[in-house]
Amino acid sequence: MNNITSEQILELRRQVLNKEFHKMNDRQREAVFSVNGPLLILAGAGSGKTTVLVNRIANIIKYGNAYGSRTVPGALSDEELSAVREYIDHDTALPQQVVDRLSVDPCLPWQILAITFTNKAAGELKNRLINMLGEAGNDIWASTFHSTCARMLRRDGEKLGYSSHFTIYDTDDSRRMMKECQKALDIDDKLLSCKSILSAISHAKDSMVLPEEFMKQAGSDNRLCLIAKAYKLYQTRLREADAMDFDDLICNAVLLLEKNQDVLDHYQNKFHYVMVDEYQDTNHAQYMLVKLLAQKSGNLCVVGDDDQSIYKFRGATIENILSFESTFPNTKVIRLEQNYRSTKNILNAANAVIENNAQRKGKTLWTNNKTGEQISVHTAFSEQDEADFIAKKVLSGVAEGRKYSDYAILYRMNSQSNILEKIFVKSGIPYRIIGGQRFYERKEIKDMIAYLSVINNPNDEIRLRRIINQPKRSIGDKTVAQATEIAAGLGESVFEVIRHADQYEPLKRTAPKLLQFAAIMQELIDASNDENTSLNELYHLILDKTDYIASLYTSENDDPQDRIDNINELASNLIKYEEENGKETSLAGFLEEVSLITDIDNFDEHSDSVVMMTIHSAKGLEFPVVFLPGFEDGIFPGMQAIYNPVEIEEERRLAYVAITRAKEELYIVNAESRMIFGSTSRNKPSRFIEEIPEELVERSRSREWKKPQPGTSLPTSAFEARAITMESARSFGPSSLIHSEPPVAQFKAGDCVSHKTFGKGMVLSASPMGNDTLLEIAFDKVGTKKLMANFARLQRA
DNA sequence: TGAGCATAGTTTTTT
DNA sequence: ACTATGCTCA
Repeated sequence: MNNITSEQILELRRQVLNKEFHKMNDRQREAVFSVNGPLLILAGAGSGKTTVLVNRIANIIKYGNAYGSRTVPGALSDEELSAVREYIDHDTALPQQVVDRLSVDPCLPWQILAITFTNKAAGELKNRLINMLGEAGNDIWASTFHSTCARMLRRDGEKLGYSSHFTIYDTDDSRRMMKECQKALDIDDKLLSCKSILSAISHAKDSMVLPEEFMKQAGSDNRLCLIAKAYKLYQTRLREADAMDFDDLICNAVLLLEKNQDVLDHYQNKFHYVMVDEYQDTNHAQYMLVKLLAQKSGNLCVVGDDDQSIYKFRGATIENILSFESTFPNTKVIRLEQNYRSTKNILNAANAVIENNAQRKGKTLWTNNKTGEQISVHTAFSEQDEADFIAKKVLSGVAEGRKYSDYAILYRMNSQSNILEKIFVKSGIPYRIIGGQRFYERKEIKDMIAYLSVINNPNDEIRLRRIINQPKRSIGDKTVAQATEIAAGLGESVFEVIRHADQYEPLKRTAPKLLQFAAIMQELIDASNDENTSLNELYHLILDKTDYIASLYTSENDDPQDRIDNINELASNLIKYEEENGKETSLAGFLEEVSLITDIDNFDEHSDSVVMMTIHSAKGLEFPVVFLPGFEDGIFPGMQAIYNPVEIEEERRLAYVAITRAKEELYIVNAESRMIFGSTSRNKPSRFIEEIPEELVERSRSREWKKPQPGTSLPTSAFEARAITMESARSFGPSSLIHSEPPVAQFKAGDCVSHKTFGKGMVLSASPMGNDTLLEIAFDKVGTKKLMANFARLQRA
């Protein structure tokens, strides 16, 4: 034995920990070592918050709260001591046994809960944890709010009256359900739309207001009373259908914990540490959930950036993060202000813009990165010209060695993608659009999911209705309404009624059709219960029995091939799911995964194409070059925000998010006039542009207004491939990647050419543009023209 | 029951 | 401009 003091051992331990996490900056390391008690990490854009989260979890699992602890580890043997010194001085591996020695109150992987908002973020977290901790990383609960809650509710939902295989309704299902309720309550959709009712309900659920409470709060307000009634009926119907909507997942999970001490105990004892990412986006219900789970251990760490709160319209309350310190006494606050992503210019611009907001914690990002280019503010004369400008910048950038995937175009609203898409197709620039029409929102996909859902849960009335006449089976609304009524009268499920349709007088006429449908469904249900039928086989059985694909040919006048492709795509998703989950597969499991999935999850960053998406979807992503089109008052900030200071702040945060996505170059573009909602309007440049200090900006504008001329603009005629290309870019998965062939440079500067109408001339410059080459040619007779090589039919001269 | 026409409303949407 | 929705009529 050696004779080092316990003080020295504590010091050694600190050195080991500093060494282990040496890659991080001081602030980050402080966050990693602040293990116990409430912790608020204010993490600016690009400040490495995921890294901090991952390392903090790793630290907790390996060393517990060793860094700050005064607990003296037992004496170290000489051997262990030298291992420690070797590690500190020479970076040799530290044996597990020594790690264990140095740790204080470490915890097991499954005692840690890390909650994110997106599947993508959860997946990334999980991946990085597994990279760092090996298989142990797998046991950490790292998942989204919704799937965490779903998991809890599958386990104990019975206590609230749900079965373990309840269905999760998406917005479309909810809407159908609400329409039903409106009908039953005789609420005219024109006076009170299902949309507004649902949004009121959603807000109620976000703030944990149950139907009874809502009714009370409504008082004598007529409108609110109607909504309260609809809310109540809607919940009853959901319960009957054994279904929950997205908000219910959170809300019910909270109720479950509040009402069942044993369940609460279970989770409070299980989770020693709770961490929440993107805390600025949480709503009240989510706050409740987190609070309940972390109450006992007190070890709650939230990470967020109040400046990036852009989901108020969905119920996120920025107050959660602003008041965290007062809600959780003795909170430690750590600011991560060093940015590793952007150039100084970009960061300074972002800082300058966000400074105009009053409601914020206050934080100034800085960076050691280089100053970089000035920010380009370009004024185009139309939205056409704006798209042209962007396409040209991309092409010239690619000609100089950038990849297409270095570029992102972020806009305020999805409709802005249309012109960009057209121009990009014309110029042969490969691109992908994220968002807009989503894969799982396509009609045919929703139909197939509905079939699977009904097989999984025949009580799922909304989805049963969706497919009962899809493909057409001559079962109309009237019949369905009858059956529903009978079912309600008998207290049975609609499916039961349909199955015995011949026994009910009102259904006599359509009974054969109903029975036939029920028989098909029964057959499919039997097949799904059969161990030997794989999900993929079941899926094909559905297509087979329902003749769904054939029905596409007859019922649709547009090309059904797209839809068939989508159906096949879903089949491959099923197969993928089966492969990934081995023997753990179940129909319910697949449906759960599907119901919680979104498009952004499928954003494949390895494909070489320009990516376009809304600023909202871009949160959390980064790109070397970012274009921000439509920076105009009325678009960004939007019309409705202009006279509302609170809304303006939200829009400004959105602008902040947009600017901070850029790593190296940032182009802000506005157009003097643009077509919007069918009419042309002239918008002032966005006020956010004026908020960027002039010295950071380099302004440019397109030449004076002229009708775009062939030769100066990109070719206007459509290529054959256009429709196909546009469609496949919109679709889904890696199969939709477009690779354009490298441009063939037929002509180079200095070549002498002759043109049919312009006569002889000399090529001044040749710049590749997608599939084509833009040539600048000095003609002897007509002066200098710009022409596309493929277009101009030039002859060598 | 389904086709065809008129009408309204179009911000964002991690789940 | 565009499209999703609802309503009417055959």
